[in-house]
Amino acid sequence: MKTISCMNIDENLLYSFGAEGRDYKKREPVFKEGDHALYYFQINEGRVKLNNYNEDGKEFIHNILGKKQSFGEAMLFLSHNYPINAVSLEDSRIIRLPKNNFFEMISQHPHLSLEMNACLSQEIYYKLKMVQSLASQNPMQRLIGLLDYLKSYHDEDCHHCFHIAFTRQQIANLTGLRVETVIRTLKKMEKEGSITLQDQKILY
DNA sequence: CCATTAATTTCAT
DNA sequence: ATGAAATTAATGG
Repeated sequence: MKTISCMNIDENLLYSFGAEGRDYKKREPVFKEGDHALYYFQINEGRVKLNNYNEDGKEFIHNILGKKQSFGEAMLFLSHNYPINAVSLEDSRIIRLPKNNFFEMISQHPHLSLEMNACLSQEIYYKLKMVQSLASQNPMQRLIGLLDYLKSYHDEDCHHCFHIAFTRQQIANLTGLRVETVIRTLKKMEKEGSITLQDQKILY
């Protein structure tokens, strides 16, 4: 199945509607939980994580986005504040378009509205899949759920050649597992042949 | 090199 | 089986 990458709007179009490129340093927040949604954000360069912290201070990562992907756009359509944080994982360049300009843009370019529907639907679909796998007590089931989710972003489907470009700690925080459990389970999965481990790399 | 960050192992529960 | 702490490996300057 081909995954619609959210959202990748043409940069020049964004700029023509008043968007600005902004540089974020590693670990710099783009927005925080509770902030008002004021912009449409699209990554030009770098990576951004969406996260929360539970009552023990343990991090849960909802997603990690890369080049040409947007985030937080759902909150533009609601009057809610962000329920999550967005933090730059490396030095990144992010294009941001003020909310009003964003709506002006999609009203003048209705096809963007359709694309937005498709992309938000895609997100809901995979959120449901993730919730299913996260509901499992079995660590391997959780990891498989995440790996399938990540691989779905990948166009070509190749056997054991999709590189999971996350650290084990990040994988742990995406699945609610401890890093040791991730390491142990990945090794078990390699023995069973469902993944390949090369150096530190995970190939699925 | 040294400092930082990530991966793995050890050890107790 | 799991997680905190210690150890080892890699990465970056």
